[in-house]
Amino acid sequence: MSLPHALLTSLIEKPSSGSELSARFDRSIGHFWHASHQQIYRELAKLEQAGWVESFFAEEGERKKKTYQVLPAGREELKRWLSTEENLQPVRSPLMVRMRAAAVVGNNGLLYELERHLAQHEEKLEHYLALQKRDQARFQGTSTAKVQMMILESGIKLEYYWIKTIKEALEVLKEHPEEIK
Amino acid sequence: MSLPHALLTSLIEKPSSGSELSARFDRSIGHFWHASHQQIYRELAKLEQAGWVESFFAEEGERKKKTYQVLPAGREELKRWLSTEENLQPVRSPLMVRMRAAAVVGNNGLLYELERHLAQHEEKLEHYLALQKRDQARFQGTSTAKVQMMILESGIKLEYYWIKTIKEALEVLKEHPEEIK
DNA sequence: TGCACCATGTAAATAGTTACATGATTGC
DNA sequence: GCAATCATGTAACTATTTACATGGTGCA
Repeated sequence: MSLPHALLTSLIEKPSSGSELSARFDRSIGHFWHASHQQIYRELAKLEQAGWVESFFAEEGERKKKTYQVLPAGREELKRWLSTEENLQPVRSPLMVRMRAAAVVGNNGLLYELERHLAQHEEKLEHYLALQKRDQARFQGTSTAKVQMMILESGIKLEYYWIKTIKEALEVLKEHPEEIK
Repeated sequence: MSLPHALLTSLIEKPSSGSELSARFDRSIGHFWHASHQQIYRELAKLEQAGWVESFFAEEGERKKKTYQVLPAGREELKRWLSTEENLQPVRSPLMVRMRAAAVVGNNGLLYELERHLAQHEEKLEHYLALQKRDQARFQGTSTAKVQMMILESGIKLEYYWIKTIKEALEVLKEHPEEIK
């Protein structure tokens, strides 16, 4: 499970409250490990319990926000975790499962669903490309920045993969019967 | 959730017992939706309860096997499901999370873990390529076979993606400090 | 003053993993 | 006749999703 360590990473980058983390997750590390705000609040409480982070209420002026920051023990835990083994994440691709089903019973409206996913991946790609452009402009030349940009590029290539795959699937499935038997 | 429909698909392809399904899953549809044997047995019981499959005990000679086959209602359910909407599967990539962590605290042994994953993806690729070769030899020319081969090819390309991504990550991370701060 | 939205949660349901159990069969 | 393995599960735990709750703040 990567959530606690994804949160530690994000909090090292910048101490934050639950809601800030939740928002920030959606546009950074959450591209590789999604989490809902409910999960984040629960997990933050656990991290604090474990002594890996501490929290304080941010001063007046803004709404009251419970801000978390990583303690040395949390940083050590993150380092420890980096060298642990974890096998490949089992693949979970509902679209592929649907295509396999379509192979034996016919399309039955799957083309529309594929188009919808294609649009979602295209949107995601646009979003990533915009991030990349922004980051290149700000680029500091540090090793950390280089690694971060490499990760973003991997995300971009994954979207290209999906877009190409879905387009090819559409071509093949358009020739496939709407209904079998 | 795709598991019940993945099972229906697999059972339409060939009526099977739980253990056969479990074994077959590992070398076909399970490439896109993994399930343990425990999950499969539980889900088969639910499918039967729903009236989508029926079971009978296979005749003497072999070990006694509870064989399941899909009923017309199950086939209809599969068709119905194909036209339902389901949004993108949230991404879950522990390796990317680890790389992001490495960006801020240093490699700390991550290189070894990357090499290990690289080897696993290479093995998977070999396996898929062997399947592809076998299927091409048997190719029947049916529309169903075409769709199935297209799906396998998508799986192959995804492995190429990971192999390339991990190799690039290794290059960048080798230049990155082992430990930060 | 009341309505929308923000920040922080709790609760219940579902899905998936890990550990264990039981009887039957096959091979030595 | 005993060990290893197969086939079918059960149970407990963990992770994730979905639905709901509560108090505060800003603003029309």
